[in-house]
Amino acid sequence: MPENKTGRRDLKKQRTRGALTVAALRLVDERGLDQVTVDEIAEAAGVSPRTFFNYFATKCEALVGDLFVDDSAGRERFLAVERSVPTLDALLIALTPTFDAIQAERDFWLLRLRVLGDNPSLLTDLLGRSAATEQTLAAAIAERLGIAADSAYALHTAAAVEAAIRVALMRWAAGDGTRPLSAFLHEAFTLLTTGLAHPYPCGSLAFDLDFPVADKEEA
Amino acid sequence: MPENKTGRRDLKKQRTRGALTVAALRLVDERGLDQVTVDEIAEAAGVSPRTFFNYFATKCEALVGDLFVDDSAGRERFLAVERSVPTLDALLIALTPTFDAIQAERDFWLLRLRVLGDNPSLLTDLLGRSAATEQTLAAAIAERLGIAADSAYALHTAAAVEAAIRVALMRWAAGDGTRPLSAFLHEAFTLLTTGLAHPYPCGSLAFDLDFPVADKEEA
DNA sequence: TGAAACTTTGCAGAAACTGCAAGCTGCTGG
DNA sequence: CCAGCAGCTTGCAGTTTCTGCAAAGTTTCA
Repeated sequence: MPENKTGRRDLKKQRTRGALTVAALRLVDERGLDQVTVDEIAEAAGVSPRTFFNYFATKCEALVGDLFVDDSAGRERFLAVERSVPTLDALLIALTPTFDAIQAERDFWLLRLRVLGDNPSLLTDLLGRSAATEQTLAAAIAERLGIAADSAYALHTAAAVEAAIRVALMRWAAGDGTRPLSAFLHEAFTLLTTGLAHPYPCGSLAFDLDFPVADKEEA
Repeated sequence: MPENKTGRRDLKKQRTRGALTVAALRLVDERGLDQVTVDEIAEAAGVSPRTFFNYFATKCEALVGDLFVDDSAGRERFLAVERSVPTLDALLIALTPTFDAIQAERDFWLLRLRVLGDNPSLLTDLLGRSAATEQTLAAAIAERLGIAADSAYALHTAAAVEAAIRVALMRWAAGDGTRPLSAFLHEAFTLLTTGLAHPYPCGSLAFDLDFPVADKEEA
């Protein structure tokens, strides 16, 4: 993403990477994860098998992709949100453009998420990548609050947010597409904000009732 | 764990599995993940390489282990807790014996968690296994509340709890060992219960002050 | 145009993993 | 007690993943 190099060389690289990802997703979607070899993916993308490994360390990496790893723009936005805004609200605000981008490429992401859902062993990789994101996230949260990166609050918030986003994405992908991703995300963040202690399974009430938000935030 | 088969045959299997796990952990702890081959692990455990794969599908599986997967006893305890107790409290109560067992085998778990910490690529597998647990957990939560297993509350709570436990474990392992696992877990659950909206960055109140491990309770 | 920098590719090889068939060992019924 | 069954272990052959290296091709820039 941070690549603005518009030279012919880098453009070609981006194309190749994209071709590999799409080829991998399509083949695995059709046949299942272990009915597809790297050789076939490479052939479908029009490069040599060896080249595949110049782009991705493993077969799974091409399927799972970067997700949010290295969303440095998101990090900047997060740190730019006014300090008085609570952490979770700030995160939701900062990540909205990222999620909008996902919503915009809905078909691609639904394919990707369907493949992930159909091949549980890929969840392994998805979550593994999340672990990397989690570190970054914890560091950002800590930096914004001026607390230690390994403090309980930073670590737990990062992990919880990561998990919440993942669940929201999967629910979005499992739905019929009429409900936008942002709705799932808002629901997820609301649950985290108000605490998971009280389920309101009947969808009724209370989420916003008492919570003393302190600031009619927006930004 | 649920194996009560005390026959000589099953005993031998448990020994073999344990020997493979310990051998794998020790070797990887010494040399690093990719400086250890399955052949070496098998040899250290005194079995043939082929046998290794009768117990574990992958090298990583031997290292990461079951964690909480198939903690069916925990599930029973959880469902047995009186309905009036909030979900998170019930979970904490139900899982306490599980965590006590971990605390009791502290050295083994610290080795395992250290290995996980030292080899980030293993986090991938750890989290992947968590995904399986998460399904089970969501189902149990839903069952207890009489709501759908794919409801937002069940899915998000399961994911958040899973993440919280993982972070608590890692923090416990990173510590100097004076603070018990239960303290980290109580802290984690408190964060989830009260909502992550309000950080107490200055360490001011509530959390660390007393937190005298109120784990007098029994399940 | 020509050299530097980078990318692609083939090749050789280590290691991970699987299916199969044979051998060994604990278990069970007569 | 001991056949015979069942389940575990093992060797072997084979596929696939993934890596290092060096040659060959392509883009960039002076």
